[in-house]
Amino acid sequence: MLTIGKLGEAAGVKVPTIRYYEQIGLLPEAERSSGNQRLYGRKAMERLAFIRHARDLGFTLEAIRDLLSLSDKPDQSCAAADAIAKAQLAEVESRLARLTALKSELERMVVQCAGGKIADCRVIEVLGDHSLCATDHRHPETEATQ
Amino acid sequence: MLTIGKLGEAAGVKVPTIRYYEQIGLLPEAERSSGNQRLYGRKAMERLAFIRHARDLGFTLEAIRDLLSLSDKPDQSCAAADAIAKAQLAEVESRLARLTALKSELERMVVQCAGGKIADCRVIEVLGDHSLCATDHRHPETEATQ
DNA sequence: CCTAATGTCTCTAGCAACTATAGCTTCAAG
DNA sequence: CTTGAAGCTATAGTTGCTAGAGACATTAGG
Ligand SMILES: [Zn+2]
Ligand SMILES: [Zn+2]
Ligand SMILES: [Zn+2]
Ligand SMILES: [Zn+2]
Repeated sequence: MLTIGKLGEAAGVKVPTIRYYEQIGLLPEAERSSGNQRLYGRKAMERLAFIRHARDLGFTLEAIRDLLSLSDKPDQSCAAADAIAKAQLAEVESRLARLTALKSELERMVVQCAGGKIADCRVIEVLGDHSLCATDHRHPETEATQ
Repeated sequence: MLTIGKLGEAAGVKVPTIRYYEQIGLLPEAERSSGNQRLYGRKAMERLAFIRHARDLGFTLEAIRDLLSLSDKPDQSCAAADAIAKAQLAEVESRLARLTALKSELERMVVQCAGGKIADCRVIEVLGDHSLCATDHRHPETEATQ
């Protein structure tokens, strides 16, 4: 059995984060030692590694909650899990598209500035006027999933 | 003079957001009508448009605060403004790199799943085991969400 | 065995950048 | 003149943690 510190070290998750996951019900309540300290076995370790990896892939805790509960039902169809992954892929693709536009606008700004005074700074000028931009990079709002 | 609603409409910013910007000192306290309602002129409009555009380009409110105070000093060198823009570009590039890795991992997961039961689902399997990933997509130390 | 240094416990508050709600007042149209 | 939209303040909630305070537990060294 691992203490919370060892578990965190093993899984690459900080101790307060583990307690937070327990608090929001993403991890089950841990066993306790005689001195009231949390103790974890292999199952908890695997569950935490799953969460960590999914977080690293950008899934929200809400999506991870669903994925975890699906993974507890091995005989069910995986369609729901695949749908969550596909939604996450779509989300990543849309952020990628937006960030690509942002990058090109920022590059333009930076390159075009001749480095004189604020009054002539292209950075300040472009920030004040989107019509100087080459792309439509505006923030898409009202999105379905995240 | 515009009411807060008209200003928000004109600048593409929600009303509570404008009040929030005032509260945190990003916008100056607005003039008030006899009935205590906020009134805005062209200057406030331009300032809000600047903020909105910079937010759309991913700058933090803290960076925008600095950019605004620089833009109020037209005779100063623009080096500081350019540095902020370059830092933002670097930030965007690093996010882009990470998202690109994420995208390819998610694509792999989704493509490899044959669509059977959870027990055989590649999505669930990969989420539980990073060593099945082709890239190192792990979370770098600090990331601002966006 | 005692002590000091960690580690862990609970609880609360804070971060970014808003968004939502409640319970008012004011304004503009009909 | 009435009604409904828009405005006001103040507070709390969102996401995914992170940082502190103050108390208890465990462990390594002398
Ligand atoms: Zn410049
Ligand atoms: Zn623009
Ligand atoms: Zn599957
Ligand atoms: Zn991985």
